[in-house]
Amino acid sequence: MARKRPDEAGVVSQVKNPELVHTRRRQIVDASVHLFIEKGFHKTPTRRIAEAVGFSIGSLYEYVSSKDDVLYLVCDAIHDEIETGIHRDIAREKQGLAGLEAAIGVYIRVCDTMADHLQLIYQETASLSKKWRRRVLDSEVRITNIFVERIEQAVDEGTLAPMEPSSVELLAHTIMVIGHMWAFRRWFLKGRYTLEGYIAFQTRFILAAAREGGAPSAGSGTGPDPHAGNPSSMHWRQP
Amino acid sequence: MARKRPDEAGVVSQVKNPELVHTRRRQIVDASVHLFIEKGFHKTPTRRIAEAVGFSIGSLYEYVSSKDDVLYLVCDAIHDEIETGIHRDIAREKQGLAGLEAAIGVYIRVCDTMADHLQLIYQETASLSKKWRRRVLDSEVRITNIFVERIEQAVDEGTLAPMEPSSVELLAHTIMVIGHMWAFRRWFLKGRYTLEGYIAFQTRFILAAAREGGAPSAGSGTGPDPHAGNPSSMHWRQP
DNA sequence: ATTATCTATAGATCTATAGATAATGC
DNA sequence: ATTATCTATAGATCTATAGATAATGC
Repeated sequence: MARKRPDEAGVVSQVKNPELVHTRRRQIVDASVHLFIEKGFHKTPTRRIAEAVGFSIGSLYEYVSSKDDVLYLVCDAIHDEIETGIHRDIAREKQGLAGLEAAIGVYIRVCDTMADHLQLIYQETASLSKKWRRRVLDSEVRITNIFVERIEQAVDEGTLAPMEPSSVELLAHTIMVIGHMWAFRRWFLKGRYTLEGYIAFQTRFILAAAREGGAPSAGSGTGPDPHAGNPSSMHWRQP
Repeated sequence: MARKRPDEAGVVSQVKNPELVHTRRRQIVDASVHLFIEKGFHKTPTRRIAEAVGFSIGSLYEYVSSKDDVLYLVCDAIHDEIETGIHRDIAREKQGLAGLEAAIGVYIRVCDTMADHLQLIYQETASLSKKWRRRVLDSEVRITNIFVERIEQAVDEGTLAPMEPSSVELLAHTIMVIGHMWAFRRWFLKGRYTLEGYIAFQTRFILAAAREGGAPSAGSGTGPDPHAGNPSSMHWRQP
């Protein structure tokens, strides 16, 4: 089920040798990741990418057919690295609620290691073409499902009260975002909290919520939005 | 304390009449917000901004001194709108824990209304020059402090157990992010959850956590990071 | 012969400004 | 005279490709 390497399927190359294509693309990704983190995708010329890799602009376009392809390869490699990182450290952990707790800690530590990369994904996913964006978001869901499974396991085991499937999913997504938060809100958190302090706080936070999670279904709202005091008076309207 | 209008201080104009400057800048912001949401900052030419406003590129540069200024004005106006929206709807709400609960609901509804704008801020804050980015993040903290105050109020009133100041701050930031999540994770949430369902779930989530929030200080970690199973083996290192 | 790589450049941008013009008020 | 606005463009990009060259294997 878990992929062995980043998913290059669909990225077109002029070069025949698949091993070479894979090697070169990894070089392209390694160079680009740093350039994109430092300058951003749009402010990184394709020439600089080629230069950083150590070959010509012409060669770059033998391995991808557009700059957009490069961004996709980068995002996909990041997700692959995150997924691999979680699975590696999570493998022999405990079951049930303790397993969920351990998984959250492992995950947030991976987010810490990959903080720059996560921030890049938050910034540049919107720059991807529709096709690639879909794939990147699919990876995101795949990673989220690690937590869906852990939560279900804890419920099955009886260490967590039964929950609506929709609540399980929403809880899993919230865990994902709390991990990302450590990355994209570093500008505030860094210096004020340690990684371990953050993990301790948020783990308690999430588990307290999970324990209480049984009652209201997240899927059904409480009727149509009243939107009583709609605050959009100034310049903007909703589509 | 609350500002009456977006904070243009520091944005240089060649035009003398301050009222005119303010009017034109509002026009620039209104036009740019839509263009940036649709195409992104980097893919929106300054010419298109001028065109959308209805005057020439030359005139645009009488009211700002760079494209970066335009992005700052846009981000600042969005934050101002969010802050105003919260304050407007929150004013006469209840006190203490019920007040916090109500505030969360109001806030997430504002995030729903401003979803496109929040997503824009997440994407483009990194494109800002250091000076403007600092200001935008200051606005973010100012909004977060609305929740800091609400939490402190609930503690003072005794409806919430005492908490470390650092935990109060971290809880407030987490509330902020959970609101933003409704915007930047729409690609998953929309269609699966209603706004009211989301608010109900996350409010319970947050209050459950807050009630349990007393014990561990978020400020002090449990010693230096062991970083036992560091998952960064592949291509990337930490700075 | 085939595959990979490089050089040179087409073609299309884009930001920002200089200098000219129109409008306003003394 | 002063202020606001416009036209025209300098100057500097940037992506992607065509066609030439070098390297490899039959």
